[in-house]
This record gives sequence, C-alpha cells and structure tokens, in this order.
Amino acid sequence: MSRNFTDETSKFGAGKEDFDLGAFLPYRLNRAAEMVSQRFAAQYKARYDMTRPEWRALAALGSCGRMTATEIGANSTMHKTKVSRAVKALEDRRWLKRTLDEDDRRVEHLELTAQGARIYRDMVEMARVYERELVAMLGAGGLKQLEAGLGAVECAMSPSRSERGRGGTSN
Amino acid sequence: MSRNFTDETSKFGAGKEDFDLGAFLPYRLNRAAEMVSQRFAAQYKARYDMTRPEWRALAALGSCGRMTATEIGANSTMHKTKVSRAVKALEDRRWLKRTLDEDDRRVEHLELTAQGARIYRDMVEMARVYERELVAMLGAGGLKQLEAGLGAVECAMSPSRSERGRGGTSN
DNA sequence: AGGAATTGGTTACAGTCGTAACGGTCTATT
DNA sequence: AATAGACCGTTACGACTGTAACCAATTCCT
Repeated sequence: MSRNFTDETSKFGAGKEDFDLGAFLPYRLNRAAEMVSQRFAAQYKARYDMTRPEWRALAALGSCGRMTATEIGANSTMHKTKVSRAVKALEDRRWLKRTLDEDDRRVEHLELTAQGARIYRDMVEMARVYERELVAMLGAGGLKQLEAGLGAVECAMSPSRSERGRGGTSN
Repeated sequence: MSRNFTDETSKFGAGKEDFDLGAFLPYRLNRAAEMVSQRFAAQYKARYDMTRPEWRALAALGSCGRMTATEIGANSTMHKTKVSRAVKALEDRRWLKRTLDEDDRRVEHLELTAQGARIYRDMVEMARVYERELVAMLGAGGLKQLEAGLGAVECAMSPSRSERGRGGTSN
C-alpha cells in the first residue's frame, strides 16, 4: 500500500521525508503578504470600492505625476492588461485624464484629475496610518529585520540569474 | 487645475505628499512573495501541470498523512472552495483517495495513493532544491533576517487585534 | 423526540486574471 | 518609398477565485 505516514498525524517517524509547508519560504512569504495587504485592501475597498490594481495605479500616478500606461506597469509591477483595466476604471470615475501624445500617437499620458488627486492624498494618509499600525505591531526590531530580509529578496531576484521562464511585467 | 505635481517626474518638490509605493510594506511583501513563489510554481506547473492549491493540498496530505478537507484548509490556509477543487483535481489524477468516515458521514478522509505519494516525494525534493537555491541567493544573513521578519509578521497578524474584517481561511 | 442551528463539503455565479491575438503607430532596413 | 519589425494599448477567451446558496448529516436545546 501507501507507506509509513498512515497512522501518524505528524511527521517525525519517517526521518527523511518530513516536509513542513508552514516552514517553506515561498508559502510563508505568500501568507505574510496576503495577511498584511488584505487588511489594507479591505480598507480602501470599503472606503472607495477600489481594487488593488486601481490603488497601485493611483499611487503611481499620484507620486509620479504624469505617466504612460507602460510606465505605470513598470513602476508598480503590473501586467499590461491589469494596468489597462485599472486605468479605464479610474477614468470612468473621473479620477484620471488621458491625453494623446502629440509626437507619438501610440502613447497616451495619464494624469490625475483634481478629484483623483484628492482621493490619492486621502489614500496616502490611510496608507501611512496603516503602516504605522503595522510597525507598532511588528516592533522596531521586527520591522528592521523584515525590511532587511525583503531587501535581500529584492536584490536576489531582480535581474540576475539565468532566467529560464522569462521575467517581464507580469502579475 | 490639478496641482503641483505636473512637470516633475519625481517627488521631492511637494514636501508633504511624497509617497513611494516601492517602499510601502504591503506592496514590497506582495512583490517579494510573487517573485519567490512564481519561480517555484513555474517548476511544478511545467513538471506536473499542477496549480498552487493542488501543490498545497498535496503537501499537506503528504506530510500529515490523512486528513479531511477542512483540515487541509486549516493547515495550508486555503478557502473551502479552493480545497474542494484542488482535492477533486488530485482525485481525478488518481493521486488521492477518499474514504467516508463511518461515524460521521459528512466528513471524508483523504489520503494519497501510492502514485500520489511518489509525486509528493518528488515535489518535496524539488522544494528542497529550490529552497537551497533561494538560500544561496539570499545569503545566510539575508535568510536569517527574512525569517525573523516573517516570524514577526506571523506573530503580529495571527489571532490578535480587534479584527474588523473577519479572519477565516480565505485565499 | 423534534425542530433549530451548526458543520463538512460542493457548486452556480459573477468578477478577476493572464495569454494570445489584434489594430494602430512608429522605426529600421532595403 | 515600401516592407518588416517593434511598440503601445485594448480585448476576446479560457482559467481561476470568492461569495453565497445549497444539500446532507450531526449536534444542541427544549
């Protein structure tokens, strides 16, 4: 039949094939990210019925001032289509204004409207408050370690190793 | 019209309303998690055409040996429906066997088949290799900091604060 | 005993996502 | 000048997801 993990509800008799998903880095990272960003997402979803792509696009535009869709994608690591849809949603709410480039009529410059800028400022305030809460919960030490660890990941994963699956501006 | 972020492509003239998405913790965590788990997901997707929920369920079953769908959800933090679909997919490939509980006929006990266990062992090997790669890229220091930081997040977010949006076993 | 409430698990539905294909525009090569 | 290639942005399509509703079995309470 199967093998030796039949009556034991834990993993310690098998010796070699014990694997704890809860200790697996990708899993832990995902879970932490979900928990941390879900809380915030719930806030802006409740307040503005905004999706995460929309918030990212808004944030990019708010801080950079005027960009193309491609630039938003690069800045906030979102796929083309996600950006396209988010931009359309923001435009539908009149938070965003498109302007065709005169020299190159493929690109359109995106800019927040006055109302969009108001929302952005409010969102930034929410983000700051949330981050303060987060820092309070993490403690100064935890925060420092987390930031260092994230830095290491970002550094390790960026444009390095022999990428086999292609990089790009996906998800 | 709008405001004062019209001709500056960066953020330093506004003084107060500069906000860098790239420094925002939820965003950074998400990005790191995506990068780290995407690489691995690409591997098992290519090798076994497995989705992430399927891998999580397989991992839970492989290490715990015999559980109910609800237990899998709790162990791997997945929503009911995700577990249900993943279990069905695994069953369709004959990697998984269901058995109705005699005493309580609502619950079904799930167990890997011999073939499922083989796949699991292979996947665990892949996971270990990948984690070693990861550790090599992070460096011993980065790894330690990341784990400490993740620990802080896990500790801070678990069953604590006055949850306003309900917790649960979602995504 | 018997109805209400709870639990395990599935599924219809609407929303979201990425792939791939597309239309329109620009650039390079010939 | 004309054709091939690259690029910006959109969209049809299939795959995946969570919400809510559901069925069936069990437990709780009176």
